Amino acid sequence: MKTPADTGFAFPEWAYKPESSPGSRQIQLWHFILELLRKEEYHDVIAWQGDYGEFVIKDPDEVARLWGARKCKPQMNYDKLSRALRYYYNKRILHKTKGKRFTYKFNFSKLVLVNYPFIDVGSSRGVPQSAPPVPTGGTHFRFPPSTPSEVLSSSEELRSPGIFSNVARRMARGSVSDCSDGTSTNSELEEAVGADERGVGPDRAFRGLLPPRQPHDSLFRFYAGGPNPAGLPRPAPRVHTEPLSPFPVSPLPGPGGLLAPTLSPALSMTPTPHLPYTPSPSLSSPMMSSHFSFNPEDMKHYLQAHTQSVYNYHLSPRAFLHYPNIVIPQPHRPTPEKPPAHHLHGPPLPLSHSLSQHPGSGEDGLQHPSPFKFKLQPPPLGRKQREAGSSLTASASSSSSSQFTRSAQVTNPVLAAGAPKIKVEPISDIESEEEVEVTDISEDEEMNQDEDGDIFTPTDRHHHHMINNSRQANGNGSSPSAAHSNHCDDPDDDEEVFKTPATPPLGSGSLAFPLISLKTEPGQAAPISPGGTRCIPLKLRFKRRWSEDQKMEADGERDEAEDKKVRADGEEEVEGNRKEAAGRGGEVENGGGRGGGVILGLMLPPPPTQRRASSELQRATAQLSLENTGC
DNA sequence: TCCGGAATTC
DNA sequence: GAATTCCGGA
Repeated sequence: MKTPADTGFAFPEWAYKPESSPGSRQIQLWHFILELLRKEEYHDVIAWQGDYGEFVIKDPDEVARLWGARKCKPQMNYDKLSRALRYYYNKRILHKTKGKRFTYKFNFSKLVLVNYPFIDVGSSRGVPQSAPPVPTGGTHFRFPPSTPSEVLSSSEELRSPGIFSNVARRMARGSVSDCSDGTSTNSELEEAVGADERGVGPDRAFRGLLPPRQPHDSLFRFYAGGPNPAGLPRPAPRVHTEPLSPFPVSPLPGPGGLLAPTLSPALSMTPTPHLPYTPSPSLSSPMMSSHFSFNPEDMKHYLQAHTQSVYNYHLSPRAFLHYPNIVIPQPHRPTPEKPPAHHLHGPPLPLSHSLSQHPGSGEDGLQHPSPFKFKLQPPPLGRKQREAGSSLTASASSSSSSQFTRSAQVTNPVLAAGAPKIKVEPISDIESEEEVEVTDISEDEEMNQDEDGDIFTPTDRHHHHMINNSRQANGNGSSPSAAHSNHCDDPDDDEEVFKTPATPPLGSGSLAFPLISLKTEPGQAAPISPGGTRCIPLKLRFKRRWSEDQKMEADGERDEAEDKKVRADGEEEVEGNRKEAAGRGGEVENGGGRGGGVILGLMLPPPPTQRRASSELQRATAQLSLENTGC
């Protein structure tokens, strides 16, 4: 079974395209549909219905007419419109609710509404009357960064609340204004939307656009574990994760409840190598905090710690390299695959991550033609491709693996030789299989099989699943095309899922592991730093990290104390989780269906330690929330 | 009704 | 790239 987080939120490319934002001249159909769904005046035409994310087109002709009007396609009809909708199947944006005519369902689990930063998913405010019943849990989505690239264009922004909030505001506004100034002719809808949104303000613009997920008003925030270099409380960037995940994400409902972003290890959250190297949580331990040196021992410990943390959290090693001081409240999702972890120093989000790639100076469009680093997993193989036969799959797999190997070689020949069973690949669709009325389960499974068969040894597979936790059986991430998206500076980077070796080698071998984890593409020696410097030498990264730690320590002894406390709690937990994970790693694979054991797992209350840590995080978050109230 | 291939348009 | 258009098939 896969949970959105586990499988990694595949942040579809389309979800980040500002030009596709509602109201924009290039509005996409799904945006349009969401707009309609949001407007009460259209509830007779289209409305939420049934399951979460499911909607029914009550008046196909009218919807088509509206769509045609919006696109200046007077000839538009439902047949054509539905064709467009069908294309979304492969993109995993939508799927058909079988048996219910004119009924479709959004794959919100993967729908990262970057273009709908204002959607307040969890809020009861602005909830469409027709909003379908929603599963418990979920997240309260509130005014997250508009786009990955804008939210945090660099690690600097991560530390600048003012900048961040301004950016967010600006983006929010822009998104909305686009709507009104859209060139779209005669858009009655647009008019309505524009007026509406202008009136309420950006942070409310799309609230209620989507069905509510849960009653509580928790915010997605990252708990900044320490003061920033400037001595300012590190702002908790508002990040959105999977606003509409059908999965209960947190057992801590209620205002003030800290909703941990449902980070997916497998997710695109893994920071790209473009950021400065930063140590994993464990590296912040006393041992490393102030006496780090480049001597072999320290290096070893450093890397070991990092590696360990990676394994503990099932996160991509890269995920911890860049935001050592950000403590990400973990969602309390006692899922078998992915034990909740606390005191994680992980990347805020794919967003920030992506941002980091656009350092103020490094506007190099070369590296990222698109400001958006996150891309949706490749669509499931089409019929054609499937028919193409195993040859295709095989080649794809081999391609993928070979690519990985080359990558490994680049970073660390030793590891490459050691054949770490780490596979870097595009994230798979983590769409909640639970929503699966999806039409392509079988094919997904097929793909998964192919992938595993070709790339992983049984042991690897085990871990693969355990770690990625269900890149869902539906792992379309293994599609051939996906396999090719691993580029050091490629936006697709974020799709990668890290597969870790069966056993975390803590010996000398582990030293290399983190390095390998740094995604590097053949031909590209190293990651790119925020400053646009490619592939900073590990040593340099350590050094930077070191300097940063020093600075931060000086700035915030107090915060650190708090942080440590949380960390301590988290560590206990991690240990427990590890055992737990070890015990269940195998059951992940077949848990794809709704109501699977995994789902049950999701419902389980968090362990006591989790709650402790959570309360800590909650306090911290609450404080941060207050500080950022003005944003 | 729904699906999805293919060609075409923007 | 994202539809739009057309169309045969289920």
